[in-house]
Amino acid sequence: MARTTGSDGEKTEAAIREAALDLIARLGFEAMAMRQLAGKVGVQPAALYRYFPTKEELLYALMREHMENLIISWREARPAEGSVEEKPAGRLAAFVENHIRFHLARRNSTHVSNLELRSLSEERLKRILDLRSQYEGELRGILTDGLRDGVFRIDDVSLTAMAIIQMITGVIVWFRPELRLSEDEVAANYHTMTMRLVGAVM
Amino acid sequence: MARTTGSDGEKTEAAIREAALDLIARLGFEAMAMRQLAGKVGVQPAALYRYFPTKEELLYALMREHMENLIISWREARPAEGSVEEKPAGRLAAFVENHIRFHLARRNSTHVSNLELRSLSEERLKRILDLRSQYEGELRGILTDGLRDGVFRIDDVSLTAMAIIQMITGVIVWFRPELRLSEDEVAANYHTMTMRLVGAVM
DNA sequence: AAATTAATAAAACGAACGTTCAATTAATTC
DNA sequence: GAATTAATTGAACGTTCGTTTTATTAATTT
Repeated sequence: MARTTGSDGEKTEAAIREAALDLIARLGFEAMAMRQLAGKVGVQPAALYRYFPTKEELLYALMREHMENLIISWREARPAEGSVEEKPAGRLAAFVENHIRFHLARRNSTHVSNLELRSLSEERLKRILDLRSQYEGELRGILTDGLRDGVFRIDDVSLTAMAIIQMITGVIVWFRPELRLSEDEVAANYHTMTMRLVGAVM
Repeated sequence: MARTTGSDGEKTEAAIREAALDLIARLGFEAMAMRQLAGKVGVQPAALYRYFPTKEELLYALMREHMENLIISWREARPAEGSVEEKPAGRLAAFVENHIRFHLARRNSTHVSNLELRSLSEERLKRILDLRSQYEGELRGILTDGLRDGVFRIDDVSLTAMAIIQMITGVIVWFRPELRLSEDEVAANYHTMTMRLVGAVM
């Protein structure tokens, strides 16, 4: 056999990406075999190589997509200039809420992007870290502005930004949809904690 | 050749543990080859199996040691009963400081224990998570007592405990000894942020 | 309907993997 | 100093890995 009836490159690539995210999130990148991935997609191993030249490029593609989507998500969620919410406290609230919701909606993707950086080559790692730094820069900007306006109490902007990112990303480590708290409640809780953490009066 | 001059089981095992922590922290557990580990220790691959029956048991031993040391560390750092520091705010301060210093002193071990849980079998994973939950229970106890005494403002004790743990463990992700902040400054900073996070007046 | 392109299958490559086994030597015990 | 135990080597086992090559068929274009 060769090309199968109804086969479509776009659909196959999307299926590979989704299956890979699930397998890597569950087993880890190194532990996932290309044969296993092919089996889950319903295709022969060789077919994967039409879409991704190597296993590492597949990982890189998944991570880049995740980071780019995160940046886009914040760009769209960010309060409009001149609005009341555009002041530091409002921007921080929007940042935390967007971050929590984005990550809860993409658990697999988040696990992959956070846990598998070691499997990237030096150059590819650098590109992903650049995107990450770009995103974190948005938070640092918010904190800096709040400090300037005197509405936040912060000892060290960079350290605080890292602490907040770690704290709010950590939600995917413990949160399970079937648990007692809803997504809304969790987001509200993290928002409150973040505001207290930066010394903002709510 | 066979037994080598000056060979000593205890020293060899310690060397294996240390080399494994370094390799797993850098490459990941699945990516580390037993041959590679043996090479770093200066021994043939077969010798490793005298000390650890399988690769997974080696990982489990490393993680258990890490968690047990963490619990012991807190037991010894914990303020004495009846002392001024034994009140919730003092215990929380001691908890954060001990946690930060413990993890900064054991970067490799921390990376392994946080990133490689997926490679454990179900039963072994459960045992490690039990130890982890025992440690986190200490923090939940502190938060609960502070809430009862009215010195903390906390919406959800469990969620707050997870958030604090994630935040303070995250220090090893970005902290580099050669950077501008000293270990003391970092510990003090995390202490301040934690106190604000739980609404304590300092 | 012929020609071309896209998508896949089938089979195989060499390399690397975790692990085992038997033999051998150093250190310790009697 | 003989017997026993501890520590390790060297070689090998079968399996699995990422990847490549070639052939084949479906879909599209001309």
